[in-house]
Amino acid sequence: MEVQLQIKMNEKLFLRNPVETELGRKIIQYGIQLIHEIGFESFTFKKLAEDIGTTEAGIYRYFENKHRLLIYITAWYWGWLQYRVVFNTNNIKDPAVKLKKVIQLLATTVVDDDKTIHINEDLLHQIIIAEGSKAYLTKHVLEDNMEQLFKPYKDLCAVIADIILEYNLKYKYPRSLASTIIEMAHLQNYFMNNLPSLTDFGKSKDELKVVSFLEDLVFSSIRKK
Amino acid sequence: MEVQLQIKMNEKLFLRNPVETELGRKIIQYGIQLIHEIGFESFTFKKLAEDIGTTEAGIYRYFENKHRLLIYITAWYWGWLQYRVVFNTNNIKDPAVKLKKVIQLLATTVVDDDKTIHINEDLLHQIIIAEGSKAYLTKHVLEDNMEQLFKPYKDLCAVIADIILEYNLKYKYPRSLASTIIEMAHLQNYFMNNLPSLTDFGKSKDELKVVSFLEDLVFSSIRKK
DNA sequence: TATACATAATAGTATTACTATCATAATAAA
DNA sequence: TTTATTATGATAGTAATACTATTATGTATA
Repeated sequence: MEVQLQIKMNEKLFLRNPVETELGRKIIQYGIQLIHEIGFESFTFKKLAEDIGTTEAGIYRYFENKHRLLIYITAWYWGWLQYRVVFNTNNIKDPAVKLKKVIQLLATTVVDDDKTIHINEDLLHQIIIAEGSKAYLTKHVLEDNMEQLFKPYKDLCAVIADIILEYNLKYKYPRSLASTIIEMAHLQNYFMNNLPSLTDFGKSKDELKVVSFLEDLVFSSIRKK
Repeated sequence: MEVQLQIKMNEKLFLRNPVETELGRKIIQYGIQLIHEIGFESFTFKKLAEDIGTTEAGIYRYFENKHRLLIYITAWYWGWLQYRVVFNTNNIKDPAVKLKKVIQLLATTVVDDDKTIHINEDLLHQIIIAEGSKAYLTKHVLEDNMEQLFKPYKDLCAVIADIILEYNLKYKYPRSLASTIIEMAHLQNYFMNNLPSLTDFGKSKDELKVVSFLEDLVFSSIRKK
């Protein structure tokens, strides 16, 4: 049996739903590749159009601008991660085991998921690490947030916060700790590879050390005192 | 007695030293204002030139591009913060007290420092919160880092890591914890004000709660077990 | 067969991110 | 005092970016 994974996206993220057409799927697929390759600042719809073999105007029919495309792919990533968190912690009773699973899912390299054809999850993971925060670090966060564009991120954060509370109902900062885990899983990885003296893993460049750091951080904080 | 604070900047950050001329100082002063006002993406040298009453080409004589200006002002901020950390923890023996001071300096609103005339530290602090990470989240981090452009950030991180080790010599992740404190001091503040459900302080919007969260996080992690 | 629809092809605009040149005023060295 | 040097101003120009608009064409659907 073949299972196909579809993540329902907020309709405000696009002008025309990219998963419904060939060109739309190509925009996502090649968009991820190109952003990964040249970085979000250098990325333009014109270059993407050339890669795909279509025109700039063609891409504008799907996305208002490149920032919306970035929010789209980050939102997709958070939705997918939440699916993986829920799937992989299903039937686990011990919240400590769940939390370790969450940290591992967040901080280690992604293997390409066959359930999604046009999305390369490994590249996407690397984009989230290097460009993810640019989705919300803008002057129009508040408006974007009112349109619920960041809901997948917030939902994931809430899922993790719930596991934290399951572990220790009295812990006072479940959401902040959850967002800290998410952000640091990515940022420590980025620092390790690019600004190694900001971490303790610069030499080995081993992402399992990021996992150890985060586990230590989290479990020290939430253990019952 | 009047004390004037000068922070020595890496010469590679600029083409012509902005502190040495009237126009240069205006570029910094009005640059901070304008980036704060319209955000780094919308910020252009042309708009800045109009604000100052000079020309675009005039500003290009000081900075290669707007990204270099961003690195310049963030580097200045980290240098200034390190000065404040060293100054404020001087003569304190207890590393726990020192660490609390560091967290407070990082996470609470800055009062404009009279020792620097052309820099509004409060605006700068807000720029660091919203735009700071864009200084290093680029495709050319490695080159920029080789030119030592991020040295002030790394130095500050090292200073904090040393205090952590002073508290507990056996703690395994002093640098990663230091960079986590720095980043989270800013990011939790940003989330609190813009994406409140990612934090536990959305309702009160009280930065002292960010301080409490960070203190709890740090001291749980580094206490001797 | 009509028509709705996705895409392609083309053109055009304001703005961005620069570079280059020349003139002029102020300042410092000879 | 003359001569350089330096800082700035004024102006022009270019390639690329970030779009919008229009028209034509092929293809699936009613």
